[in-house]
This record gives sequence, C-alpha cells and structure tokens, in this order.
Amino acid sequence: MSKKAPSPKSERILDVAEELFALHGYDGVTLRQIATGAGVDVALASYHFGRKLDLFKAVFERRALELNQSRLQALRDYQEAAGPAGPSLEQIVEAFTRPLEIAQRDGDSGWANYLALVAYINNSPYWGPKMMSKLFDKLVLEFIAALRKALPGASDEDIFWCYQNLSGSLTLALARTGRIDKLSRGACDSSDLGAAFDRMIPFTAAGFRAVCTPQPRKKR
Amino acid sequence: MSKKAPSPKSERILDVAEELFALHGYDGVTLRQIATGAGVDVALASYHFGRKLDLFKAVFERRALELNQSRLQALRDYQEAAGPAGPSLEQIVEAFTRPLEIAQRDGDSGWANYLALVAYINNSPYWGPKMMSKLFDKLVLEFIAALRKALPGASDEDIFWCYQNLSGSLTLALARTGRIDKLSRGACDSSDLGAAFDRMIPFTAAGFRAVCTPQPRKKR
DNA sequence: AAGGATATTCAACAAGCGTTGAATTTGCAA
DNA sequence: TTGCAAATTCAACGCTTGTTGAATATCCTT
Repeated sequence: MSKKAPSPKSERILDVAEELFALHGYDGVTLRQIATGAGVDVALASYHFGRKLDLFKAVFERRALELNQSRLQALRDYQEAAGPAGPSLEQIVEAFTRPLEIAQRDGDSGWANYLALVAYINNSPYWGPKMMSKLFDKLVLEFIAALRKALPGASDEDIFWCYQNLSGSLTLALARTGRIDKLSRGACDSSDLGAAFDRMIPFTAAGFRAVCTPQPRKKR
Repeated sequence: MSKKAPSPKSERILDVAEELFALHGYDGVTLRQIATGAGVDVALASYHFGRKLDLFKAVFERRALELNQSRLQALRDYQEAAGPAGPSLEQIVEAFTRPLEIAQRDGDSGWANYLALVAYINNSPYWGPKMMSKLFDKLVLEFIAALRKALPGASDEDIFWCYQNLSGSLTLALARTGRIDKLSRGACDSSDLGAAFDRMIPFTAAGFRAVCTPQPRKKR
C-alpha cells in the first residue's frame, strides 16, 4: 500500500504534498489541495499512501536516507583525510551542513521544499520529538562523537547545548529556503544556503571552541 | 470588538489559545477545542475576538510589547553602564535573550507557551514574514545597530547573517520550552532556558567575533 | 486478443469546521 | 427594583474535511 514501485502520479502527489506541507504544516493542507495541485483525484492519495498521516510520513522519509548518507559520507571523508586526531570543528560542521546546500543546488527542485519541511518538523514541539529522532538521531550521534573527539575535555552537557545552537541556526536557515528576508533589506538573501553556510560554519566552530574548550577561567 | 477591557473568560480563551496554537499551530487547533479548554461556549471566542485569525493575532500581540520593552530596557541599561564604546557582544546578546528567561521563570505560566508560539511563527515560512516583522523588526534593528557598533569594520552582510544564527538558536530553544529532549538522554534539559542561554551567549558572541572581525586572513 | 492486476476516478458518507442571529443570563447604574 | 448594556449561551447554517466502496480506465502478460 505504501511500499512499492512509484507510479508517475504517485510521485507527483509526493512532490506537491512536500511543497504544501513545508509551507503550511500538516494541518494547514488538505488532501484535496494536494490532489488538485497534482492534477489527480482526491482518492488517489489514499489509495497510494493510506491515511493523511501516512502520506505526511512518506514525504518526510522519502529523502531522509539519501540526505543523511551524503552527510555521513562527507564526515567519513574528512575523517579519512585527517590523522588519528580527527577532523577539525570546521570540517565537522562543514560535513553536517554543506550536503544540504549541494542537494538544493544540484538535486531536483523538490529539495528546497523538503529541507523547509524538515525545518518545520524539527521546530514543532508536537512533531519534532516524534519524527526527528527516528530518522536523524543515529546521524546526529555520529557527529556528536566527532565533536567530542575534536573537543577533548569538554563535558557532554556543553557539547549537547552547543549542538542545539547549531541545530537551531540550521533549522531557521532551512525554513527560509526559497523566501526573501525583508528585514535585512537586501543585505542578505535568506534563501541562499551557500552564503548562509559560509558564515554558519566559522560562526559555529568558534562558538563550540568558546564554550567547550576547558580553560582556567570561569564560565559565565 | 477586540480592543477593550478583558473579561475574566476572554483571558481564559487567550490563555488556552496560546497553549494550543503553540503546540499545534494555527490550523491544528479548532475554536471548539479552545472553547472547551476554556470552559466556554464556542461562540464566545468570536464575540470577543472576531474571526479565528484575529484571535490568533490577538494572542500573538498580547505579550509582544511587554516582552520587547524589557529587552530594550536591558540593552539601554548596558549602554548606559558602558562608556561611549558601547556594550560588549556578550552584553548585547544577554540583553536580547535573558529577558525571555526571566519572563518564563517569574511571569505567569503562560509565558512558556507564548515563547513557543513566537518560535512557531518565526520559523514558519507562511506566518513569519507576515507577522514577525510587524512587531519585532523595530527591536531587532536596535540590536543590529548595537552589534554594528561593537564590531567596527564589519560588513552589514556579515552582521545580518550572524544575527540569523542567533535568531535560529534562540527560536529552537523557545520551541522546546516545556518539553524534554530524548536525544541527549538527560545530558541537557531542553526546557531549561537558563542553561541554554548560559551557553548561547558566549557561543554566539564568539561566533560574531570570528565572522565579523576584519582580519588579514581569508574567510572560508 | 483476452484477461487479470494495477491504477485511477466517481460518488457519497458522517463528522467536524467557522460563523452568525437570536435568546438568555449577568452586572451595574439610576 | 427596574432597566439597559455587556457577556454568554443556544441552535443552527452551509461548507469542507478525510475516508471508503464501487465503477472505470490503463497497463502488462500470455
């Protein structure tokens, strides 16, 4: 029912659902809107994917594996290139973020919508804990382990809190994929993931160092 | 119709709406759920606030002024205490964030829900641009100006991008207000804004310095 | 060319939605 | 106490929702 070979129309449904869910959230989209957008009868979505919630999950899961494999591969590449000391903080954050930019730039146009959907889910108190952990925890723990190695002597507590900062910056950047920011009046284009990452990487690396490097001075 | 003195029940409606909108978003909540939660007939919400969208806006606007005034006051205090050089990066970020923690800790219990609602709106590609700018742009530009002064020689582009990182970290922290994070397995409690800010402030300040301090070495 | 599985549409359902106008209760001033 | 206005409830409306069972179309395999 939701396992097998994708007919062309069933993928159109996923594409449109991806776009609409990313923009309006789960409850802000009706199956009829999705069907209309895909040029398809409303019953077809139920036929292919079951309940509305299952369609939502199918959209969320469709690209997760590919995305995380490319991020993990990027981390592995840096780990191989680096000596036994492991990659630098900059390289770890680079591996965590750049693959998203590459997917958006070089992949099919649905990637921008997908990344915004991940941002929606991750930021939602309702969906976030239920759905993110299932697909992303394994990868995140790999990166945490790499961070731990790059920050000898740091407490797990500090590392996790700093990771939350990275996750938040990334989430907001993904949420704005495809939109323009009025606040900065053209000084920066929020949809430009490349420009965002050019700053996010050194910014975040410096933040980790400041908080997680044990030093003989008091914290606050 | 939405201007005047709050009857006790109309404020119950706002409280319940605040909680439910923060958790499920605008479309994920029905007026009947809100009315039931408030122990009130469904028509009363319309009587006091008009359409559902107006109720949503009323919830969002109720605490915005008070919140931003306390943040602006905190900034002004640091500016007065500092010399003409202006406050440090740490102080600016402190003024931007700590008032939220104080409101959550010392104010009525609805503040946690309100902060999560702000996070929902800010992260939403649909609501964010429409609603955040109206109530928060003025304050943000004040803080940007302070940052500009604390980072002489930095380009506006870099400053805005770094502010996006701060905004993202803050947004995700607010979204998790009141919930626990399974990923860290108890290493950190995502609902503890105080602990979050203890790291976010030095983290962010170091990030700004790394990206926005002009130095004779290349950026990437 | 026939036939069976898969894909798609059609038609309809019961339930829940936001909204509204009229009726009722409440609170307060005279 | 009466009376008026604000607050609240009652009852109902027209519409949309997700879902489903039956009917039709499309695609392969033989």
